[in-house]
Amino acid sequence: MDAFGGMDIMEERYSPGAVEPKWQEYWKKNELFKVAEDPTKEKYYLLEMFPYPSGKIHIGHVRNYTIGDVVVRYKRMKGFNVIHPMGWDAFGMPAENAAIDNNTHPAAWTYANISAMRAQLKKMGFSYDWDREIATCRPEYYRWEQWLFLKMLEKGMAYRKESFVNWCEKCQTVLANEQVEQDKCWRCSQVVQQKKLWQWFFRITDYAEDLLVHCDQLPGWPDKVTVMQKNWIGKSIGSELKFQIDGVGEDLEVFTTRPDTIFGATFMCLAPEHPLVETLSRGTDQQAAVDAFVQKVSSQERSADGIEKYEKEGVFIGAHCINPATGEKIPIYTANFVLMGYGTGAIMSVPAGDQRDFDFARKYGLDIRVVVQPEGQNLDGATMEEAYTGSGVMVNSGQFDGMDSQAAMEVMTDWLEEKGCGKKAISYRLRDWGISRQRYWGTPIPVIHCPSCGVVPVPEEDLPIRLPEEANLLAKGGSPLPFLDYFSKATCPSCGRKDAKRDTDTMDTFVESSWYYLRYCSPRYEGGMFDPAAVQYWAPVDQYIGGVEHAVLHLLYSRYFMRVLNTLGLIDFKEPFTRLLTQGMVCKETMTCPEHGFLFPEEAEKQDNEALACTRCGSEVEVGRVIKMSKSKKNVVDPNELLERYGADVTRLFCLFAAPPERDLEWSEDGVEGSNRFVNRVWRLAIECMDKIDAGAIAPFKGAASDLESQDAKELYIKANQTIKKVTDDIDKSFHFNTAISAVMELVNAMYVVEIDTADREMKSVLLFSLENILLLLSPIIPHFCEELFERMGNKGSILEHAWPDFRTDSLETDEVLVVVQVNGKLRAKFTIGAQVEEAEIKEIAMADERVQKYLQEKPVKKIIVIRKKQTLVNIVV
RNA sequence: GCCUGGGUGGCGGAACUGGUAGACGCAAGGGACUUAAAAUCCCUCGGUGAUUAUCACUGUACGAGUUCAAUUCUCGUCCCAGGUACCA
Repeated sequence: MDAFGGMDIMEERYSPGAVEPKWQEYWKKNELFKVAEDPTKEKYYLLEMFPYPSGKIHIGHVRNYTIGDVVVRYKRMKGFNVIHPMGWDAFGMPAENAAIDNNTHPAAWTYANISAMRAQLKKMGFSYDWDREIATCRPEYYRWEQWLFLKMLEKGMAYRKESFVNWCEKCQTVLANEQVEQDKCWRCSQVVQQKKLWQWFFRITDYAEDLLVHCDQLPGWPDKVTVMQKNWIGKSIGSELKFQIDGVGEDLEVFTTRPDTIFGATFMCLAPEHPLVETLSRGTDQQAAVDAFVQKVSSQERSADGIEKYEKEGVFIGAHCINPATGEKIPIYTANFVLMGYGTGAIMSVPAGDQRDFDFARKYGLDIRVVVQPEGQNLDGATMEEAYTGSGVMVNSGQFDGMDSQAAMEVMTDWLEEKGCGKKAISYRLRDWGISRQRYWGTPIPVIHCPSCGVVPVPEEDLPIRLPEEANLLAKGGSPLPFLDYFSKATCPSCGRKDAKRDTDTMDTFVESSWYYLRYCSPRYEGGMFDPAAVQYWAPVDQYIGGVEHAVLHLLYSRYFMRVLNTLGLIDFKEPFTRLLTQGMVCKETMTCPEHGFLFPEEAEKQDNEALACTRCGSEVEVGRVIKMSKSKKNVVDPNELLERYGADVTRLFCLFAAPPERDLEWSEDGVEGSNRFVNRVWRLAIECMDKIDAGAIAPFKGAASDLESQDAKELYIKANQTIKKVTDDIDKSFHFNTAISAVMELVNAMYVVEIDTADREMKSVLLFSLENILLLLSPIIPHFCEELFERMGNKGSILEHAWPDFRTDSLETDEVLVVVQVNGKLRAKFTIGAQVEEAEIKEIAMADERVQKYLQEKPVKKIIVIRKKQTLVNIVV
């Protein structure tokens, strides 16, 4: 209320501060988002990737969850029983980093963040069933993950092997790849070493073929994601070949996709971790060189990304093997570009046919022998400049000379098999999933190590193995678990020995996110991971929405987990997510000060000359590239500020309007202002309509366009029907909310042209129809706003319980169509004509057009093409 | 490096299976209303040129090609982003 008469002034603008809490309260009080299994209704499970509780909701979350909320509200109005849960991916490294940096505890930090973020999400008006909320760091959740681990262990789906971790000697701790910066520890700059540890793995490779095959049976997924997954699995068909080691009664096994090039194999390469590297070099004069090389490589990153950073190098290990095709003795090397985890950890090197081998051979002066000659060329190993990897004619290959290399592949594989030194083989790039983390803030692995019995699973009735939440992290980031006697000391469940030791590693946090969506179906269930009846009804997820950065790992692990549960007989499906939408990132320009580096938006002040200056030192601020929003670059927008200034609906509207969901979104302050303007434009339109149209006497028009007498009313009515169709298609088929909103804007613009004061009864009735539908169509996008106006129009209850509008197919088109005329593909004339006019007549009118005539002149007409689709086009070719 | 996307006005984007390039919005400029400002409403708005109410040429990262017709399809090049197995 204010001095100018209160209500009237207030009515001129949408007031989110009053309206939004009112409807959030209404939804809560009437339990509109609470759902239960209902066999009489078709279910719809919509899920957005749950957030890591980093502290505050960021704009990326707002965007992700707004997209989901629109679809949920739309599907509800379409009559589905929609489940829409939310929870927290609450274990993970940032909690440990924050604990060290801010001298707090990971648990305290995490729980505080969860409360803060939950409050923010509630203010956004999202339609979550909060009764289903879960946090993965709660023992009620992770106990079932431990239970599953035991089942997998029992079935041989989980196993232990030695593998490498990044180790910082100074901090005495394991580092994530992200914590290694240029081979050095991010905290202390010590050079990172590779350390071998016994770790747990899940046998995802057992399902490699099944995961691969089903990539083609996910029509609801973007192709780019299934293609990335296929490439990640990386099936290759080739041969496993045995090379006899010279002077030793043992074979060296290699995997190759090019058995046809075996005559060109002039040396061998082993991964530095390959057991034969040490065995074979022992006692030779190469031993010292090999040891030094292996030591050197141990400080190099062994990730695929890392491996590319180093120059390809290697060292002769002092042993030879026999090429079974040529019978020649060839040297064995160990090289840093050979991965132990792929194939057999050893390769036969054919420098003429592989670029890496070629570079290596040139560097160490090894033989390059051409065995596949490209058509019409004559390559020479001594002079060629790069490897030839294509197919061609076989040369230098004994009895196979002159054959086509493609054909030789088959024949030579058989020949090698007959000789007993090879067989056909399939290899996958996919490796087993290492889940052991030498970290504190994660799910404890439920096994006990006994000096007598070895690895002993924790008995089921002892679950959960609780993470001691009161424990403090070590100063340099290490896990305290191995040093907590009360946690790590255990009695062997098998033999009763008192000096057994609990496993003090925790699980990769991707394990939690691989099955959380099943837990949502029965979040408080105590009899297992989930209530089978609930999962039977709700699962699988019908629509999953999240960032494209998860395209491979999270989504592949989830698909794997469903296969595990399926094999264990716990569920009857294999694919967790029927449809997938991968949204783009939210970006913003960065600002840098020469003195202070990256600046927050509020640290740059606009000066008189329009330039920006640093508020601290006055230096000129440089506006940099538009990149993904991140705290470290300080190019962030705080959703809280937006909520305060514009409210939830305007924030939601802008997120949807600025770009289609799958594209990156560039944040613009002015754009938000524009969304605010649109919302108020609709508000004024609605208030004016209600004010000037007697709703008691005039009802919204429901007939066919042809029943309307005035041309203006007819056109507006058709526009309204087209809008309903467009918005429905955009939401339902493509999730292109930006164009849906544009369509509504067009309708609103068309309504603004109408003079309501002088409008007749017919027009008023069409205006009411249009207005009512605008509110229904926008209600999933700006729900509080639409609820309020819908109520003011005299409707009872929530707009959510109203059905989604239908359009009339008989009222989508006017009876005039536009014809565009081209001469040689260039636009020369346009005219409108009755929709029923025959093609021959259209041609005639087009040819007769003055402007067309100008271009035709005396030239002979070769062809006239008439296209009658949405618009009519005539192209005259001369 | 490898895998996957993307590149359209001053800006975000639109153009559905090849058929009017620039819908809708932002910014900018002009006008109306107002004592004034804000708000609101209306108009103009890719570039170049001219005989400027009109018209021509040109234009979707760059270079070729297919086609009556290419932002859309094919090949090559450049730039940007995401993933690359311990960030989630």
